[in-house]
Amino acid sequence: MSPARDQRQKRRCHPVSRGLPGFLGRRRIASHPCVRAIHARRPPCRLASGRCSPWYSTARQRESARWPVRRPNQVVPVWSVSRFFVPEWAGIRFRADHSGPVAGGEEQNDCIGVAPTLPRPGRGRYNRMRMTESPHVIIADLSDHVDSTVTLEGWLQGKRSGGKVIFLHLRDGTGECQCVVEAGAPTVFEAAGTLTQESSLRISGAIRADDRAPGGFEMSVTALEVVHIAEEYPIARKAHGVDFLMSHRHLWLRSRRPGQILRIRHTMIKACRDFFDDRGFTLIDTPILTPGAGEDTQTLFPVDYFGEEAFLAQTGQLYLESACMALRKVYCFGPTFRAEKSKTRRHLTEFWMLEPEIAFAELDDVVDLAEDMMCHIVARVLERHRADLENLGRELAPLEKVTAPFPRITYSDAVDQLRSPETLIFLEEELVRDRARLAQWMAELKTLEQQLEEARKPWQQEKIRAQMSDLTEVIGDLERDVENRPQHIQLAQSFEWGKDLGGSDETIISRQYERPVFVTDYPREAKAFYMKVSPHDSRVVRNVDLLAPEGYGEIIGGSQREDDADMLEERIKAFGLDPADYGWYIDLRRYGSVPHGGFGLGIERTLSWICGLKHVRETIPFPRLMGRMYP
RNA sequence: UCCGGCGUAGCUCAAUGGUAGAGCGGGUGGCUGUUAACCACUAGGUUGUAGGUUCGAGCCCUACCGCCGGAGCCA
Repeated sequence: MSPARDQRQKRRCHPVSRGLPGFLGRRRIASHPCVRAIHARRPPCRLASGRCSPWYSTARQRESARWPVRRPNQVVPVWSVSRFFVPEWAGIRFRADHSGPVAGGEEQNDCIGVAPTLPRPGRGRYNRMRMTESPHVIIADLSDHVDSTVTLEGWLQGKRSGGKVIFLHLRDGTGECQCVVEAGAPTVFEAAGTLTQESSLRISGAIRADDRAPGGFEMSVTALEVVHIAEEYPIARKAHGVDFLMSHRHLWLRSRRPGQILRIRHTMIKACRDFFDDRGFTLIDTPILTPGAGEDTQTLFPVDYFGEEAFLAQTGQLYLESACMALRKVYCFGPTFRAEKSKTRRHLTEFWMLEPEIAFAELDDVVDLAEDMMCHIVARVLERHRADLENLGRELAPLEKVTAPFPRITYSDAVDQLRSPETLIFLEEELVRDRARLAQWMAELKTLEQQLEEARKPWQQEKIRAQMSDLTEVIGDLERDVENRPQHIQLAQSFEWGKDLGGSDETIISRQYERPVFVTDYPREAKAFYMKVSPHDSRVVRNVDLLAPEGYGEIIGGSQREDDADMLEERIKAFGLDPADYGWYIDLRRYGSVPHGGFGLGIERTLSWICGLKHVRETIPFPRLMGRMYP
């Protein structure tokens, strides 16, 4: 490309930033309905009725608009606006006779080339947002742009080439799109050939529906701008070990699976917050740095606080109780820190917890709240992420059963159940079923072995080996499980009232129900000092745990709190703590004490269950585990 | 803290105590419809570290380091 032509293009692309009259009219640009509609392209807008282009939806939402902005490639009647008031990156071109703008790029190919270096960082928004003449769209909205020419921005996920054709697999954070470059356009073809995995680019061309393309749409590329050529990318398009991937978590996030999980995480958290916001709760941010309260400091992370010892918060609950006496219904949502030396698939040292707390409430109210909330978030995730869940290999049927009412049993019921002959029969039958399943999987493994022998191509063998190693792992898990089962059954049958429920006991109980199950009224010794001693049975406290189905264990822990000052003080002493450390907390029971309670929901464990994951570390962008702080 | 498993090429994994290999990824060349494309060629190694046994150790023994899983504890 000649320097002179390059200059001409710059001029065409940046009319505003170069100080032309449009720049002076910036405010007018911003308020112009036409431009507001254009701005609306980020973030993408979707109407509840389905996918729609931001261009289109904005116009529809403003029915009385005097400035209807329709789809690209349509002539838009705009009269009293000067050509300089609309930035050209918006994709709106003006007719030479100033009769009005023409949306969309009719002359697509005259402004695009291969940028030899990174784009110069610009000062204004018009400089930063470039600048090709076709409208910039996101892949998620492609179905609205079939047969029109658009520009996509993204990263190269993969590349395949025939001699005279290159397939670029583009990812833009909203979806994936195959882009076809043909040798007919030599500059673009050559540039496409240099692209490495994860190189960033802007790419323009016509969108076509094509059954051969993954996702159903593909782009016939007419222009390509290389933003950055990536160095050799460590995460190849093949199976990797989890440890390797975790060490490259900062890059792994770009892959499909982490992306899906993190989007579900977002939906779930938003659903939680919407749930409480819609019910009149106030968000209270509780402190993360907390004084050493004489509590068991073994599971707390110490911090040097100007020479004094402080700790990272394990819960916001005590502070939340204070706020709940002020605002009645409150919740907090934030990170909590536990220095437990647990290296299991259910543990993180830093995880996120959602804790509501309500005044004038007894245990039943807390349980009702938890039940409503769980139904709400599971329904929301199912509504928005069916495809994602299926891609993750999650069976949907168990999630669809998550509807109120959940079974509610007391700890004593649970103990009886664990020891009952019915449970023994149930467990033994289950053991038989699992053994059968094991045999079935072994047979599958045999089949795969045969396929491996028959497979000629090395990569097919590789694929089959990967499947086999997956299956071997699953079989190993089940084998261990089946092996331990008799011991678990033994443990359950000889369970003594008074102990806390162990992991295997929880699993046994939750397996007997299709829905999450509430277990209430645990022995007081097994639970925290702040839980209210039951008025009906002084051996137990008014607490509740929610056990997720399918063996995922406890995802909610909550209680009605002790509201009597003397009783609370007594309990603090009984736990070997110093009431002086809890002065302000006991105060809450001195000034208008009311029955109140709440619970804590572990975001990662819940998400792990909803997504059907084996390990919680996949549910958080950058997991903190015992022995892992990087990246 | 305790118990078990694993450390081999950038990645995933092979290799009876006897010449360290394959696939993917990288590089070069070929191919106009690929779906983790394919075909050919090519570069790539102090087998986690330190000792020991042996004519000979990736393989056996000891210690250490790292990772994974489980128990306890927890959401």
